[in-house]
Amino acid sequence: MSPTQQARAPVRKGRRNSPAAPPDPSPTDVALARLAKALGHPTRVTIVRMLSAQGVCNCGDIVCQHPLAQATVSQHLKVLKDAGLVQGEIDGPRVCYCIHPETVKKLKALVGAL
Amino acid sequence: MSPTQQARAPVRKGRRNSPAAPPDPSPTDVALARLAKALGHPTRVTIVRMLSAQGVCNCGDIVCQHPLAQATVSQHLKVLKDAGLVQGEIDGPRVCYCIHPETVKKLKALVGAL
DNA sequence: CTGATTCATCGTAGATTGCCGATGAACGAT
DNA sequence: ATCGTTCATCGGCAATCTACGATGAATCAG
Repeated sequence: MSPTQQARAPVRKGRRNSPAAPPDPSPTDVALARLAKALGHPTRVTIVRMLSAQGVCNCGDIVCQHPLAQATVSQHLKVLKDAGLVQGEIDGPRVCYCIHPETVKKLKALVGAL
Repeated sequence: MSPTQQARAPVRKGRRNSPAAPPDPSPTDVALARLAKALGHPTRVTIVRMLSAQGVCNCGDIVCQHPLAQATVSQHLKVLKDAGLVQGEIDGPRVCYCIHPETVKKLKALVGAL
């Protein structure tokens, strides 16, 4: 297409005046990216799968299943929790983690729609 | 302190002698993490969805749809290509990108199995 | 109350990511 | 052969991620 009008957008970067504005990642895309990013580490995938299989685990159980320090596992759990993929419930001195089914369902729907 | 016996695993970090060894992210988990990581950015999700909807796009088309520099879009495409989610075919002076259906299928299966 | 256990958070070092402009390589057209 | 177009790659900078030890908060047992 020869751009007979609008002289020549120099690099079309600032997307200032394009007649058809670039969509800018839709909320749906942002949501999927967010969930995918949370799953974007092998340890976190393993944790999710483990919770999916066993239903409920406390943090110590999860640490035992990984060659990582407790602080590191706790960080990964925080990432998964912030993304809404897992939820933690305080149970005495420990914390019981389990899958957040709705979010996982949403993830499956978003990926399925690709 | 006699280090002859293991007295008490200090932090259970090195996972040295646990009777049931920690699984260490399975290949399946690594594969899913890899794909998820590639999708872990809104721009890349948008690109995948765009290719999914339009079938084939060249790089310029994709750049026009985003408020990003050409170099940046090219980088994102490289990430998606390295993950196997898209494939590019040279067509004269341009490159036609399209979805790699098998990999997307695999992704759906892996996510569905969560 | 004291001490032990469990987990989250802080601070930090090193690697990776995201973005850009600039440059290079490949191709079609003149 | 030379030019313009299209895309990939390089170099660099700021921000984020991953991992760790150390420390703090909460709870239970004695």
